[in-house]
Amino acid sequence: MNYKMDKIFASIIVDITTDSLNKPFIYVVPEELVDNIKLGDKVIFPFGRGNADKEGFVLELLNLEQLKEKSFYKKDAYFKKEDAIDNLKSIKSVASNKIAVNQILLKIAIFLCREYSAPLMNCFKAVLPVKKIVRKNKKQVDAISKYKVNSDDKKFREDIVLNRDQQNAIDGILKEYKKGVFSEHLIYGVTGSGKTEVYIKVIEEVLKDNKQVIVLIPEIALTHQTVIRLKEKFVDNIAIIHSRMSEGDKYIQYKKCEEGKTSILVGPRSAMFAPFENLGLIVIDEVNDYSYKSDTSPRYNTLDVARYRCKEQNATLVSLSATPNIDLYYEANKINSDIILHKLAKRANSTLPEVFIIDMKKEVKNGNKSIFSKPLIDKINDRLEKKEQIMLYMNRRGYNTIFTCKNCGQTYKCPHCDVSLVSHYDGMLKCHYCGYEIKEPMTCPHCNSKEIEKYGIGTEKLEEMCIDLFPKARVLRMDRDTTSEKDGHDKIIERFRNGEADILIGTQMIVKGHDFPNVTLVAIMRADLSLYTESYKSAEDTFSLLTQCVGRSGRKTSGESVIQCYDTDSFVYDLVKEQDYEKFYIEEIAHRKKLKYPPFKKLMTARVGTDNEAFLNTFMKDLKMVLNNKNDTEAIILGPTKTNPEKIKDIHFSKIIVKCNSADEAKKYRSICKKFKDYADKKNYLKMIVDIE
DNA sequence: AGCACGCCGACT
DNA sequence: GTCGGCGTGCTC
Repeated sequence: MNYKMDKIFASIIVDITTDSLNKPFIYVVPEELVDNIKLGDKVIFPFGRGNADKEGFVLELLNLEQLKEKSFYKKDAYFKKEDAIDNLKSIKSVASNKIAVNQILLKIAIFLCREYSAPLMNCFKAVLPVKKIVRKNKKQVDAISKYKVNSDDKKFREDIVLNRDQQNAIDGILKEYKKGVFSEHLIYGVTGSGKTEVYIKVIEEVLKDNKQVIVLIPEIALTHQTVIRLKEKFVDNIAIIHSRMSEGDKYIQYKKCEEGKTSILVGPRSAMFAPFENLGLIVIDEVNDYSYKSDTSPRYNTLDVARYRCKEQNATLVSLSATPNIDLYYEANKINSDIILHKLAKRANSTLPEVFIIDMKKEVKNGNKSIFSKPLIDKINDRLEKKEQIMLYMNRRGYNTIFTCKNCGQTYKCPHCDVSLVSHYDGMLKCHYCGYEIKEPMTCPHCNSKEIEKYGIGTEKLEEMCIDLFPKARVLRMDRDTTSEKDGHDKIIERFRNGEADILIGTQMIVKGHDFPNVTLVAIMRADLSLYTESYKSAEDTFSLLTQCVGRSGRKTSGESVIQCYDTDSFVYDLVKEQDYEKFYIEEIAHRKKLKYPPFKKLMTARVGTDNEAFLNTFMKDLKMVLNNKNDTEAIILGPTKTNPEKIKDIHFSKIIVKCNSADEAKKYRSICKKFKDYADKKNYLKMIVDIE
C-alpha cells in the first residue's frame, strides 16, 4: 500500500485577515498529532518564506483521496505542480492553551462565511466570545454572585397567576418543543403583558430534559434585571457573558457552560455562540432591537443565525417583542408560516398608560417658546407633589447642538466629519462621531465675528432647564457622558430605582426595557428628532422607540406619557397614542408594498468609503454601470448617493442600493460588487461594506 | 500581515 | 561597483 494513503492532511484558515489569505492552506498532520487533532482546533504551523510560526483554525481533516476531490485542489495553481503534495509543510502543534471551536460552532462559522460573504477567519473569531484561557492564580469570583435576589419580589412574582394568553403561549411552545425538532415562535405582546413569565416557564421545561438555554438581550444594561428574574427561579444555573467583563471573568462563565455546570447563558448577541452541545432553546428578547445586527464583519443578523443554529441542534427558537420587526411579523402572519405567532393582548398587572400628543407649534403660537409645553410642566409639578418619578427622553447629548455665526452664517462643523460640533457644559465643542474636541471659541473661526449664536437643546441643557423650572426636584442625567465610568449604567439606574432622584433625563439608554415601578410620567421632548430618518425603516424604528418610551410609565400603577413634537402629521404618533401595533403594521406593510421595500423586495446596499473623494466618485459611477449591464432581472438600481453624514473621520462615503426580487438575486449583486472592487481597486484604497436585508 | 525579491538612484 | 529605497507578489 502506498504510504501516502495513510497520511492525514488538514485544511487550515490562517489567522491573518487579507483577501489573498482568505482560503484554506493545506498542511500535513504529523503522525504524533493525528490522534490529538480535532476540527476547529487552533494549531501552530510554519508559514510563508520565512516559515514564521502562525496560528490558524483546522477547517477540515482529509486523507489524500478526499484532498484530491476538493475544488481548490483542482483550481489552485499551487497544486498544478507535480511535487506539490510532497512539498507540503507540517503542522507544528495544537495550541493547548487556546479556546477551540467545537463542532456546532464550526458549522456556524461556515454558515456565517457563506451567508454574509465574510472572511472565514472573521467568522471563526466571531463564534468565540472568549479569546483566551486565563490561568487560575487569583481567587476567582463568579460574576453571577453579585446579583442578589430580593425575596419579597420573588414571593410577589411567585404569587402571580398567569392569564389565559400567557398560558396559551406556553402550551403552544411546549407542544412544539416536545416534538424534539426545530420550531420557531414569535411572542407579540405589549409592554408589561408578561412575556418574561412565558419564557421562564418554557425554560423550566427545557431544563427538565437536561438541555441548555440561551437568553439573548439587546443591551448590557438589561443583564441585571434579566439575571435577577432568572435567578429567582433557577438559582445558580446561570452564566453571563458580555463585552464589559474582563477576559478572566468571561472565561469562568464560558467554562461553566462548556463543562455543563450551568445550563442557561444570558448575554447580548454574541451569547448565541455559547458552546452548548445539547441546546434546547434560544430566547431572543426585544427581537426588533437594532443591536441584534452585527456592525462588523461578519455582519450577521442574530435571528437568522439563531434560526440556523436551532435547526442544526433541533432546538426551539422563541423571539419576543412589543413591536416586532415588520418583516418578521409579515412572515409570522403568512398562511402556513413556519413561525408560530402567540399574542399576549392584555397588560398583565396594570393598565396601559394614557398618551398625550402635544403640538409644539401651538405652544409657540401661545407664546411658549420653551422646550417644556404647558401641559408637561403641569404634569411634572403634579408628579413631584405626589412623590412619583418622571423620565424625560431627549435624543441629543450635550448642551447646545448647533453653533452658528450671525455674521457669515457658517455653522461650526467637525473638521473630520460632516456633522455639527456640539457644545458641552465643560466649555468644549465635541464631535459625537469621532470624538474630536476643541475649546469653544469666543469668535467665529471663519470670519472672527463675535456674533456667535448657539441653539438646539441637548441633554445637558435640558438638565439645566429642569433645575431652573423645578428647583425642588432632584435631577439625574444618563447619557454617554455620565456613564463612562465602570458600572456607570448600573449606578445611575440603581440610584433612580432607589428613589434618589425625582427626574431622570437621558438618551436611548433610559428607555430600553427598564422596570421602574414608581415612574408614572414619561415625556419624549422632541419626538420628531428621530435618529433614523434616512432609512426606509424610520417609521418602524420610531414607532418602536416611542412605544418603548411610553411603556416605561406606570409599570405598577397607572401612568401617563407625553409626546412633544412640531410635526404632528405623521400617522405614527396617533398609533403610538392608541398603542396599536397591529394597526401600525397594516399601514406600514401597505406602504412597504407600494414603495417596493422589504419584506417585498430584498435590499442590497453597498457602502463604499475612502479618503480619496475623486476616486470614490469615479469608482461609484463605474460600479453603477457594471450593475446596470448585469441587470437582467428588472432589479431597481438606485444611486450612487451620499450617505448621512457624508464624511466620518476624514473618510468619504457613498452608497448604491439595489432592490432585488429574491435573496439569491441580492447575493448575485453582492458578488458583482465585491468582484468589481477587487478588479478596480487593486491598491485597496476603498473599503466596501455590503448588507442584504 | 510579513517577508523576500527586484529594479532604480546616491554613495564610500 | 554596492547599499538601500520601497513597489510587487506570494505564502500550502
